[in-house]
This record gives sequence, structure tokens and C-alpha cells, in this order.
Amino acid sequence: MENTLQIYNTISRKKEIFEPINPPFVGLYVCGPTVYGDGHLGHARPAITFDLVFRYLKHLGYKVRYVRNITDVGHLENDADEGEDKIAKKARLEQLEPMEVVQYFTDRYHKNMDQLNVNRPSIEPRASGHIIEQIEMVRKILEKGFAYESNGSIYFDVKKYNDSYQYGKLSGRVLDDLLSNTRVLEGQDEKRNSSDFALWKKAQPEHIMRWPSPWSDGFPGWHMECSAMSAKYLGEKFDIHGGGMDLLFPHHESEIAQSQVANGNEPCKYWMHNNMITINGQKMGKSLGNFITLNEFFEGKHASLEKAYSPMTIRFFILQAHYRSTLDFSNEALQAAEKGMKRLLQGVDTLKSLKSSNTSVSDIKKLTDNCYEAMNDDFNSPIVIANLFEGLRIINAVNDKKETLTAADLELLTNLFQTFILEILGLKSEVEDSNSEILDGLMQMILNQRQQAKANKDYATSDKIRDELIKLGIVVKDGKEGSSWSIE
RNA sequence: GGUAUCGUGGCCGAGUGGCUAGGCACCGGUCUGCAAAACCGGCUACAGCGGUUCGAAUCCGCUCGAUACCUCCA
Repeated sequence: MENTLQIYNTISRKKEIFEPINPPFVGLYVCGPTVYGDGHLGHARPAITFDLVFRYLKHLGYKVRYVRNITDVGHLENDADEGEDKIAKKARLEQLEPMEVVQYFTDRYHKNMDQLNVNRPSIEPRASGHIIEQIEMVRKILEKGFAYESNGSIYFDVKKYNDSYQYGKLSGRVLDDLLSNTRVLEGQDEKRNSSDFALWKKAQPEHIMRWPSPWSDGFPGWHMECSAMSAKYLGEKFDIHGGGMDLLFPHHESEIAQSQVANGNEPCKYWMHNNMITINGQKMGKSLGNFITLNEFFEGKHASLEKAYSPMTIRFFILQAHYRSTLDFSNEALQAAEKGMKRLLQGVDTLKSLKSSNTSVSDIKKLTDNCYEAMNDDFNSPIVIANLFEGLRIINAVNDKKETLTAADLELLTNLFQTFILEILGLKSEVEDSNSEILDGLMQMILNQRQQAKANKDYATSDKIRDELIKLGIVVKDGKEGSSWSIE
């Protein structure tokens, strides 16, 4: 029974069957971070969402090229195309070279992503490394007559574009409404219309990030990098373009316009957008000042955090909600995620010691099918997790000798847990591998002593040993067949 | 104001026109020297008001409320 993958396509607002343009190859492009600050929970969401997509597509056998950019130029500090570049501003404040700031935060971002067990993309291009490509694309758009020069800067003529194409088709906007509703902003006198956007900006004298171009010393506009780099590495039309919902407009809308003009077609077949993470019902965002960085989560150092939350807890928390739903942050929800995940991961271990029988009580095949069905339904990870918990119930029941599984089913179940928990959801045990022989030996010695005490009904001693171990972070559990221990 | 999305039990979160996920918390019970873990059982909701239907949390309308985008943000 072969299921087919369905993806919710933002541009059609429907789930569509996924058919790669050039199978078995799949091109996936996702808007990455602007590296001028530490990554926060909001950065984790798209990274994990598209990591899931990446992992699952590979699992299905596709050859995926995953491109996720690093934005290190072009994002301006203020509105209206004025003001300093974000990177440059940070650099000035810190007395650092702009590229030093970029490197610093890129490294930290990578570290966070590794901690979250997010696979590295196939290619991670930087905007600053693709100025030539961007200039070339601007030139093409000028040539086609959909852009104009104004005081050394180049702007995209949205109104003209809209006469032939439809600006706003992705975000559901109508240009006339945009024109009548846009706020009057400072410094827009260079533009013909308020909805026009910069393709190339002339740099002010104090602006330190600048490159020569046919029009001025300057830097590329906000939306150019994704268009230029996706075309370079994935082709002028590729399969999936992803990003946060907040990028829908104007970023992705403008990408469509640029590609349409420069390359004669829209950049991609499927648009995927992950929803926001909220805190007290409000979006967690840099501008709102209510964001919590990933490092703060991992260390528990933030006023709103009751405790530290491990990277895997964050990952599980995010995967427990569907990517298109908002996800509300709270300590209670995070702690629930933490407990549930630990239980689930414990199941992976328990599984190793299960014994098979002649009959099976539960239908493992059905469970497996359910998981695939859920993933195929627009990457429904919460349903996958729900099914895995059913699997966990079976594992524990078999472990307690209350249910039985045949050898074949046991293998199927092992396979299911390995595949979905470790490979596709990308969860992993965070407990230190207790593979040290010395530690093992010591623990065995201690537990033997304790066993001796218990046999003598010297519970004061046995409890004392257990309490002392807990202080060291080692938990002892007494089972029917002796005691086991683990590091918390 | 415009454009979207959404409103599910103590909390988080899936979902389909009828068979009423899952996790966490809580309350009983089993097991255990005691713990812990595990297991069994309980708690059974879909903002409000109308309408369509044999039947709606699920479809339609209205009301109320929330959020996002329209300006950098994932």
C-alpha cells in the first residue's frame, strides 16, 4: 500500500500531491537567518520544520539538495529603504568588522542547530558571496523594463508588473489596496510608487558594506539574494521554497515577481510556510523584544523560564504541533513535552531487551501504516508522535509480560521506532553514553552492596545509597530482575 | 481600514459530517520493604447564536474574541 505525499501549497491554499519536477531529485530552498544576533525559539521552528521535510524526503528515497541561505547583507535597519544595514550597525557598535559579526553569529547559529540535531543543509550560501549573481539578475530585470534607476538605486516597478502578472497572488493581496493603504514613509521620493521595492541600493557615505555595480557603489535589495541564489544552485524553477509565514509578504511575493521577470517563470512549484511561535498569545519576535534565545533555553537563564530545557525538549515541543499551527510557549507545555519525550526515548532502550513470543496481540503493521499516512499528510508530526506513544504502550506491556509480540512484529516495531524517532523526527537520547567500563564496574559494585543490604533488610543503608546516588544525578530503579541505573 | 488565519477538556495540542487522537497534570488502583518506573481505570471538550442535515466540534451565516501580515523580524 503506497501512500503519496501531500504538501500544503501556500500559493494554491490546498494540499497537493507532491510531484518533483525532475525526480528523483528534489530542490529545497529555505530562507535562513539574518546573522546579527543569537538564534531564538522563532529560528528553531523553521529550521526544525524543514529539517523534518529534508529528512522525510530523503527517507522516501529522493535525492534532495537543500539550500538554506545566510543573510549577511541587504536587510536594512529602518523602514523605507533608509537607514543602516543591520549588520553594519551591529559592527559599528561592537567595533568589529561586519564580517566578524557575521562569522561570530553564524558559528553560534550552527552550534545551536547542531544541538537541536538539525541536519546541515547541502549548501549554505551567503548573500555577500553572491553579489555578482544578484547584480546580474538586477540587470536582467532592468533589461526587461520592469525596473528603473533613481539616484543610483534600482527599484522594481510593481505597478507595471501588475499589468501583465499578478502581484500579490501568493499572499492574497490586491495592488490597489496596497497602494491606497500603505503608510506614508520617509524617503520614498526615489520610488514611483510606495509598493515598489529596491533591487539595488546606493550606499550612503557612512555605509561600510558596499560593492561596486554599474549603477552605484551599494548593496543588493532585500529580496534579491534568495532569487539569485536559489536560481544558481537549484535552477530557475525548483520544487519547494520554504520559510516563515512572516516572510510571505513582501519577501516571497517579491521573489516571485523578480523571478517571473528575470527568468520567465515563478521560482518554485510548492510554497511551504511554517507558523509562528507565540508567547502569551503574541508572536515571539525580535522587534517585540519578547524572544528567548536558544542558549537561554538550554541554560534556563531567562526570567520567564522556570528551568532549563534541553535541545531535544525544544525539538520535541516543536514537532508536537503541526508546522502550520501557531505554537504557544509556556513552561507547563515545555515540561509536558520533556516528560513525554523522555518516556518515548526510554521505549527505544526497552525495546532492545524485549523477548518475542508465538503470537502478537497488537497490530504493528497498522501502526507503521498510520505513521506513514500521517507524514504523507503534509508532514503531520503530531499524529506520528501519537502513534508512537501507542507503540510505547505496547512496548511497556510486552516488557511487563502483559502482551506478546512475534519475532517478526518485534522487528517491525524496532524498525518503526528507529526510523521514525531517530531518523525522521531526529530525536536522540541526551543521556551521556554510560559506556565507560570503569563507571559500569563501579556502579555494579555499588548496586551489589545495596542488594546485599536489601537482602539483610537493612533498608536504612540501601536507601542511603540510593539517596547519595541521586545527589550525583544517578537514578536507581528496582525491578523484578534486579536494579537498573541511569544518569539523568 | 485592507488581507489572511484561528477560537477544542486544568495545560499543550490532532481531527473526521455519525465510530468521539495523543501527551502532560490530577484522582483512584495493581506492583514494590519504601520509592521510582510501568500497567489498569477515572476525568470526555469542541467561543456564542441561528441554519442545512436523520445526525455537526466538523458544512453555511451572523456575533464576539484572538493572532498574523500590510515596516525589519523565523
